[in-house]
Amino acid sequence: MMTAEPRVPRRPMRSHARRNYEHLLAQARAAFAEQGINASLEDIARAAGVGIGTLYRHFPTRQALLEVLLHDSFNDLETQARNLIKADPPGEALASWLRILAAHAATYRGLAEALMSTLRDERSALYASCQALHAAGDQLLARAQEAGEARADLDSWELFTLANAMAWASEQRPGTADHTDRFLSLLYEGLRPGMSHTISP
Amino acid sequence: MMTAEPRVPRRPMRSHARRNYEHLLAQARAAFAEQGINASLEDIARAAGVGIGTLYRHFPTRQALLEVLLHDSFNDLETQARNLIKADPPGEALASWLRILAAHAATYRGLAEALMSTLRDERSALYASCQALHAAGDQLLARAQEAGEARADLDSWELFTLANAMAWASEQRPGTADHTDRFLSLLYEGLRPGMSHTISP
DNA sequence: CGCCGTAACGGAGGCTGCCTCCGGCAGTAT
DNA sequence: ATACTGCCGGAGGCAGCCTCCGTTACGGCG
Repeated sequence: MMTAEPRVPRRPMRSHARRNYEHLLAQARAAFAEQGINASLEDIARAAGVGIGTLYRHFPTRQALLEVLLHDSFNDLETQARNLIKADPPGEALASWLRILAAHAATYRGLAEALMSTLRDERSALYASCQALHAAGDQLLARAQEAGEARADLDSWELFTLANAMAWASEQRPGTADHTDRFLSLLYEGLRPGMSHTISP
Repeated sequence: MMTAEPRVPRRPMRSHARRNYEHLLAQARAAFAEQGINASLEDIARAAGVGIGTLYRHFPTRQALLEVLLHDSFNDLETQARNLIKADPPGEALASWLRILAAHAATYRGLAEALMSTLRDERSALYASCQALHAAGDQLLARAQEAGEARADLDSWELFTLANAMAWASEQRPGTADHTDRFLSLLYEGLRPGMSHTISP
């Protein structure tokens, strides 16, 4: 969650403020899950029983709100990336990373798009986190390439973009099961037959 | 039932109306090309020197406008699909179709998304055209699969979605060259090395 | 050539959503 | 008590979508 409070909270957020903050987060999470990342902020404020001004004070931009919502996931992702860098074989590690990345981007409808656009604006609230993911992919890719387990051309921007594109693709048929993994394996193995791990009997 | 219309029911559009219609189309094309498919309709009307009401009379929805703008391309696509169905080898024909489809979806920013959402709403102005593309892909895919030149699992919805996803991906880095073909070949050949046409020296 | 029916026009206005700004209230300290 | 200040809420300005309806003027007809 958030950082631990100081031993003697100079100015602990007043309890009421704290409660509003939590309510807002909860309602935002619900709304984003239901309607995607562009859900109305006024609706969220209303659902949290709070004025729109309060929402904007706590979260000056939609991205700031998103950043807090995803904070934990981002931490997880970083941890997993660190572990994968030591994992073998490198090609598998890369594949796992793609899967993890895409699954994350598929958390909310519209998130893949937001993450991509974040990479274009370094002043964005999410920029740092996004950049970190991108960088992690860079290392995993390089290692897989050295091991001859990933195409030698292929750069990390392409990789990141494709992972998000697969998340985007799986948003395109709502109501059914999550297709992200399926799309990823199509991407990873290519569209032609028999070129993959597949063992024909 | 009011006025019994003459033998010729559609009178030609009055000349001024015709001109407004053309102006609107031209400005819409320009705006969509520049700012993507969600450009402000009021701006387009203004640029065409016409009231917003006029725009809405000619094109009751944004999609109707889009449909007219894309009408010619859709015809081209159909023609090309028909030709490809007789082309050999079937795998190449399928690959060409993917390329054509994705290039089309990359015409305007946001178009890929719009085409996908169109497939979900059969009352949409673009539904028929979209469905036709989808169906054409179906045939090409089946033929390639029979020839053993495309994965046997893989359905035409996936194919259509992936083509659009590649167009989406190539929208994500504006200002640079068009990456659609690059992404398509990554998709087609897979991310691992040496499984493709690639000939190592 | 002038009249009139009606196709075509245009923009005001209602709605939704974004975001800012500021007057007011309520804990806290003196 | 009183003053301080963090916190609140929503009014209001802006932009975009779309509808509705009073007005304009085209062009066929007498």
